[in-house]
Amino acid sequence: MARSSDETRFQLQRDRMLRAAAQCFNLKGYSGTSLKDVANLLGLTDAALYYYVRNKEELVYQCYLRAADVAQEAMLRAIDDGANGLEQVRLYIRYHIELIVGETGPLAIMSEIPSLTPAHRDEILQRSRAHSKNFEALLERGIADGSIAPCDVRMTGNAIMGALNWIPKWFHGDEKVAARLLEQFPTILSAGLAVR
Amino acid sequence: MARSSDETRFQLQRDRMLRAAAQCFNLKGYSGTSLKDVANLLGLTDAALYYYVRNKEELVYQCYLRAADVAQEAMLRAIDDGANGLEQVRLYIRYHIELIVGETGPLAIMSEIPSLTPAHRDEILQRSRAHSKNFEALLERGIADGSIAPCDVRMTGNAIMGALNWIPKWFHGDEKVAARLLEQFPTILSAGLAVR
DNA sequence: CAAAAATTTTAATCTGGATTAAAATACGGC
DNA sequence: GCCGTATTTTAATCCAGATTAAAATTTTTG
Repeated sequence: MARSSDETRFQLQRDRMLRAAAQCFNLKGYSGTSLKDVANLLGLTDAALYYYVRNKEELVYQCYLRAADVAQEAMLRAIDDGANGLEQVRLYIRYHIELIVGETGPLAIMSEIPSLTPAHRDEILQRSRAHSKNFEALLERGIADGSIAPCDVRMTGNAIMGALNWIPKWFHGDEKVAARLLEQFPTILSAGLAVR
Repeated sequence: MARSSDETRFQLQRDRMLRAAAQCFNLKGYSGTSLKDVANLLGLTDAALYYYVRNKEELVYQCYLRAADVAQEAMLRAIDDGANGLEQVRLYIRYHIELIVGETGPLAIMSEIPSLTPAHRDEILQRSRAHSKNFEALLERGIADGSIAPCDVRMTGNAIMGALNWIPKWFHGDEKVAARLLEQFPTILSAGLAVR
């Protein structure tokens, strides 16, 4: 067993699988996509996927986990790079979209959490809520530092995150659209936040 | 056969069914919800649903059709009631949310169009696109009449509609939240549009 | 190159859930 | 209360797709 190089190979394939799965799930939903759909996208047989994952439920779970990791990374970078709340919000939106439309994508949108195992569901829900809280914290920071006008951070967060979460529903890899998305969305979604 | 009264009864039950189905679909997705899930919510047996619909696919189709009708109604009322583009946009958002959280709701979010029959898919896609175009037209009207600052109407439309479409994912009938949603969202989503 | 480990396929099984037909019940009109 | 229609249930059938075990193939290592 070749230590690090084998692990890399395994992990690479596994990652390809998760991206393929995310693409299918975003298109036809969890139960709507068969393992065969995912396998075909990889040029494999459905049974082969079981080498990488215990069962279908775990496949979604891993997809959601991956999406959560990536979103969190965007959040951390935004907090690092932004000078004030408003900038951090805008950067988070940008980084998040970059990850969706870029190499890491497609990311699974967490739209069928109820289908998960109780344990997995709890974990994903917790991370999801934590992420929302973090985003709301950015808004509050902005209000505190004067870069964002006072607002209902909960609802504002829901609105912005909703617009972001919906992207995979209509974006399907077109480069032109990706560029436009990246250029427009951060501005559009943060335009209403700034103090007048 | 009692003419109009029986038809009413039938249609009432049918409508209850569509709302129950929409609720299930929004929660667990199309393939993720069994007909039994929907039937249980109505206190019926799964087989009973076949009295109202030919098969499961038609159930989704009807749900989507209903959602399209309702959204269109919101659009028409907004166009009637708004004095300029910006007002019409704001009113559309408000009316749309009123319908989602009110008596007519829950409405199915059209997130699994690929699962439909080709014929049904085409019809729903066409209506969906038409609706998007109508919304973009509101934005253009606003830009023309000076109430909305120039912007990429396509992307702006995607952002706003995304935020709206995502609502059923996190709103689950809480009255308090409904009120807050109704009060905040129209403002939040149109805050960035007005000319400075 | 040969052996061992890693990866994938083949070929079954198993199951949930869609679908259907026939039977049972509810319900309005008379 | 009785009849005919509307609605629902019961009791099968049927199938796609998940899952598994064993065999085949590919890759890695020495």
